[in-house]
Amino acid sequence: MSTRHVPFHYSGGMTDHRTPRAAERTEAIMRTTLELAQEVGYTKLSIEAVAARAGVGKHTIYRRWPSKGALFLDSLLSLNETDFDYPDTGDIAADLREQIYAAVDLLGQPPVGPLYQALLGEAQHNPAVAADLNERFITPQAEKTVARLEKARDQGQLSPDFDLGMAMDILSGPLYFRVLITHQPLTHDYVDRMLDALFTGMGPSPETGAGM
Amino acid sequence: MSTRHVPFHYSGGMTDHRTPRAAERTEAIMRTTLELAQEVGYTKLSIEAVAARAGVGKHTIYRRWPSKGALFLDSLLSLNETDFDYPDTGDIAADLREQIYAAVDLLGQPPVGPLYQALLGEAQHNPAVAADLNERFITPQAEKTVARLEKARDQGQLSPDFDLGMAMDILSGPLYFRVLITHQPLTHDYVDRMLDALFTGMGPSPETGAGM
DNA sequence: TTGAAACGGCACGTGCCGTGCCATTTTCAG
DNA sequence: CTGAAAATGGCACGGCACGTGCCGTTTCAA
Repeated sequence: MSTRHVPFHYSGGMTDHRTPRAAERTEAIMRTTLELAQEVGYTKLSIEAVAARAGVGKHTIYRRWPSKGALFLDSLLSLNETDFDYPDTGDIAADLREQIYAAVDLLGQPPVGPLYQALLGEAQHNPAVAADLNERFITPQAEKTVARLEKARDQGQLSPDFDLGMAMDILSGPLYFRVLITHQPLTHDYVDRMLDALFTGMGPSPETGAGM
Repeated sequence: MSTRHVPFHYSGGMTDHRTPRAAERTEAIMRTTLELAQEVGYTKLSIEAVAARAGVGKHTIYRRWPSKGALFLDSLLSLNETDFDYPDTGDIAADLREQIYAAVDLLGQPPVGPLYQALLGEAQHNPAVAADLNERFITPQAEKTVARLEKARDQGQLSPDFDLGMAMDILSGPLYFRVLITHQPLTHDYVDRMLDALFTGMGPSPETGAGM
């Protein structure tokens, strides 16, 4: 939308400022943002305080990011240089489990967990943040998931009737529900139970039910 | 926690103030809150503006609610006098579908949808709101869902292996994921696809797979 | 080397917060 | 019915963070 704040958001790449001094500033600001967010919480985080602690003028922040939410999004994503990459041992259930373990271990507990939760909260009030988060994190992750599942389906490890377009929603939904709604911890045991339930399915069991 | 703000929150019941005049005030404040939230959005909603439009002093609001979030929660829940009640036609798949249609039609689109979304965003920053929302809305709904599913399982309409403790997360998760993360509309078609996927399950289909 | 851009520091007006005070109205116990 | 107690509307206050100017300095690119 705006051309004024191109340097970071919408750019995909991190830390690509022209001059090393500018990049230094940018990184210092983001580092301070995460620091302060952990100390006082996202709600009480103020750009004024970030500027003060980072030793920069407020303009220097406002020149780079259009809002506190955008700054926070960039700061948080800058931690995630290495995306989650799917293992492929040939066993889809095991690979999914490992993959989700990794995601849950990073995003579901301190120090990143609470920050990620706050970011998702902010995304509910700020459509630009929501769109950016989707573009830079959620969608790429979804695509990797679907790709891995397609391969498994072709190998007969998944029901050919299973709607892959729903896969990301169904695999991620329960995790996000637990974090954002019921606010309970994301344990490996929970992941196991979720995957068991999803593989079992809700339909009456084949040997018992009405299936012909 | 606090005893100062008993009248509403934590009380379950709505509008039970001692005197009719106080109840009038309370309802006027909540009505105005929803009005303003629809007009300017939850973020820009201010207690100052609510007080002004409702024609009450700010004290009158602060005496009743400890925060903007708590006020908003009460205001929104006051619309939901009639809980969702599960139909029971004997067909669990059909009943679930109807139930979820109703929920989605109310909570997934204007006028309530955006307000509910904002409330969930606020809940990420305000633990008291999150707890209250769970206690007064999410948990009761989950209990109804599980009760209906237990009956269906006993009638052989659900796989006896299906983990009912996961039912709410698995049925609701994808819907919340779609609203809070990918921010796409909740259509009946989406509900249908979700239920199909959940009943199908991810495991290899019985007739094809490795099951004996 | 020189002009432009970015910068830190400071100040300003604005909006809303949460609270105190006051005069009035309403409620309720005696 | 009456008087004390509580709730209320109105107003004002200090506090904080916002977002934006301006100014003198530093950094960068041509």
